[in-house]
Amino acid sequence: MKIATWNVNSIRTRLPHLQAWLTASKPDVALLQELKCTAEEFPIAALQGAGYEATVLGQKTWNGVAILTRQDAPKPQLTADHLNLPDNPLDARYIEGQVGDWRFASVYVPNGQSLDSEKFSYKLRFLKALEERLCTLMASELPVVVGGDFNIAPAADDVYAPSRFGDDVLYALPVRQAWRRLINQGWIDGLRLQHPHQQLFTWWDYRGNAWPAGHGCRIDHLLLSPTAANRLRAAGVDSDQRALEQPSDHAPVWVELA
DNA sequence: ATGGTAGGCTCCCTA
Repeated sequence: MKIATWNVNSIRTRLPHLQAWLTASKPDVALLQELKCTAEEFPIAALQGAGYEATVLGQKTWNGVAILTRQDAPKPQLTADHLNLPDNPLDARYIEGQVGDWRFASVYVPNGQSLDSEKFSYKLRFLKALEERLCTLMASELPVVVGGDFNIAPAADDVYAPSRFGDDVLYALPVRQAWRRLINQGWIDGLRLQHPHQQLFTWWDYRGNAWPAGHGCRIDHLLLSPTAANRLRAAGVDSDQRALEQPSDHAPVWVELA
């Protein structure tokens, strides 16, 4: 079973790449972020043509998350479409569904903009609400995969120049501490477990020639519950997606589970 | 230290 996560940065703009990637990569489950469209605008027919069904949480202009599953598999039963955040429940940033014994979630954590901004405190509040939801999922003892754009580079190996990232919203101490609180619940970082020493990036800024310069960060993750992690056989990043014309600034990340 | 590009949408915001 292959599970992937990909921040597509507009599913309508990225549709040709997404279709080709689904056909070539054949994930059983694809967790998508930054759809930037409503559920009505979601290009469902094109994805059905590629052999997939979609469970969509859309929003005009911003955010938007989805769970793609193969047409020959049952569609997920929706188990959550938001986190318990009293102040900003309208952002389409979290969707979760059950397929058989398995639970899958697609999450798009706020970027945070800058450390002194209101958006950064929102990011920390969102991560707190995510921590609470993941605690419930961990206690369920189900096999769970939580994938998404966490907007967190967990460690120095996960940014191209750690000395420049001390007060970056992707790497600042409170953000790495929030990551640590998730991991300490017992979640396994699938890509890092499979590649303990290799520097692997999943996002390269559109600005500043970041892709050709190799200036990336690892901010997209697949968190595995213990029973899911026991089945981990392979993991990787489809970084060739970032080299295409009109790419997303993120590359797909995947795990293969026995 | 600053600004760079992309996407969606509207004279600008988010990333």
